[in-house]
Amino acid sequence: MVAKTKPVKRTRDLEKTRKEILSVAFNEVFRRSFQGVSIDDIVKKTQLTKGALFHQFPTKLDLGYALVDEVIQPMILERWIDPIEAFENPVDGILHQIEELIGKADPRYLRYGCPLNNLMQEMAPVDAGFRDRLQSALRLWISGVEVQLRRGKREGQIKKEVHPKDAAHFIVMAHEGLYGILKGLDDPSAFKSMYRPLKTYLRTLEN
Amino acid sequence: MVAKTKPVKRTRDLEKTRKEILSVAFNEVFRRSFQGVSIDDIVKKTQLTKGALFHQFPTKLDLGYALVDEVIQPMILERWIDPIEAFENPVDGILHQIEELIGKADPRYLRYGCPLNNLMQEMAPVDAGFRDRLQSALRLWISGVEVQLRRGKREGQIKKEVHPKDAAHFIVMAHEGLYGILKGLDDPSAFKSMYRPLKTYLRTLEN
DNA sequence: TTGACAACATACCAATTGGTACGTAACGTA
DNA sequence: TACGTTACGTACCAATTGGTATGTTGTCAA
Repeated sequence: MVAKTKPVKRTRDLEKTRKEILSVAFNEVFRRSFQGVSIDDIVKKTQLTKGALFHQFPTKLDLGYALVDEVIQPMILERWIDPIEAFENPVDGILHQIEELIGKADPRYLRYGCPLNNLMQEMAPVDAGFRDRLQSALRLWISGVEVQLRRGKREGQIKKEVHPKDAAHFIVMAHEGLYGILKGLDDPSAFKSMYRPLKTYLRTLEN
Repeated sequence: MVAKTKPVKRTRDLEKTRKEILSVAFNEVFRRSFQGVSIDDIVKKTQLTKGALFHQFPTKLDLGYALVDEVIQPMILERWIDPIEAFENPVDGILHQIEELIGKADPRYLRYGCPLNNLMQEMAPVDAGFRDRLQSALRLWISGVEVQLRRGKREGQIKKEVHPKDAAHFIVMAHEGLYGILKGLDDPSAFKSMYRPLKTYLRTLEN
């Protein structure tokens, strides 16, 4: 017998329950992919029931969309864009964040890859709603990096010849590539192998 | 009424049938992911029935494993490793293949990403059998590039200071990153944005 | 205090899932 | 040409899927 601790929910807070569902759904989808997770799986890991979930999200797809808009997109800003502003030299910021968030990350966590990349590779060709939302999240990331590089140019940290748009695309590409290879490889030394050439490249952008 | 052209199969050729199933399964999985495709979906697109499929592949997972071993792995060799040998300078070969197979590829095809990367991002954390096979396919790719870079060093095309293992990791990472971003972005100019910096980096490896 | 509405819980459902049991017939061998 | 093997076809199945219809009860305005 499994301990059934379901009817404990007494308080009724729409936003709080929404966040609880999104939190559980994010973790499950992060670990087992969107199509690999069922609504029942998510409900089981919650203190709620199916009724609560479908009250907030009319369909499973709507839940997936909310995952992109309300969890993943803010996470990109918080982890990869905003922290860079604190660095005088954006390249320093980018390298620092990669070291902190990927290099020093728990391998058990890294095995699940990048939340954005996971959903993008799985759902972009399958569903247009996902495609649009994942696309704008990705564009947000790229343009955020581009803005930081422009600032670096303006303030003299980055070379005049650098093409911010190209470099931003390449940098985000490297992030997703890093996550992807580390996910598939299960090799602790792989990060350094990829980080060294990436660092070399990024340093060529500096004055 | 849908035209039912099922009982046309008269010849009995185990290997031929296997290849037909693998071919259909590869295309379906490539377009809609492994978990997004059902056995019935695959059977429908075949001239065969469920009995034939389960005669060859005891489970759906076995079919997926065969996809990695018998379709994707040979494809990596054929597209990304073997062609490079024809070039005196491996960097020329790598750039040429990227231009041909990604730069000049039909956007409608690119939207489905990289077959290896797709399965890796989706199935590596979910199933150990997938993880092992995808890992060896990825290692094959990386070590194949590494071998070519070593040859380039030996024959004087590549700088002495280049670390072949690091560079090989970085190059394959860039491939998967390229595929991944192009899949999510749906922007024709994105390839050039990423290709230019990648080319710049690769040229720094040359003498 | 009360009533009404919204935030949940419960009990269901048709369709789809991977898989199986068993039948049939094409093929090599004797 | 008879025969056994096995490559396939057919008909089914229990479990799971996303989703719904209908309760029940917390919460807040009046």
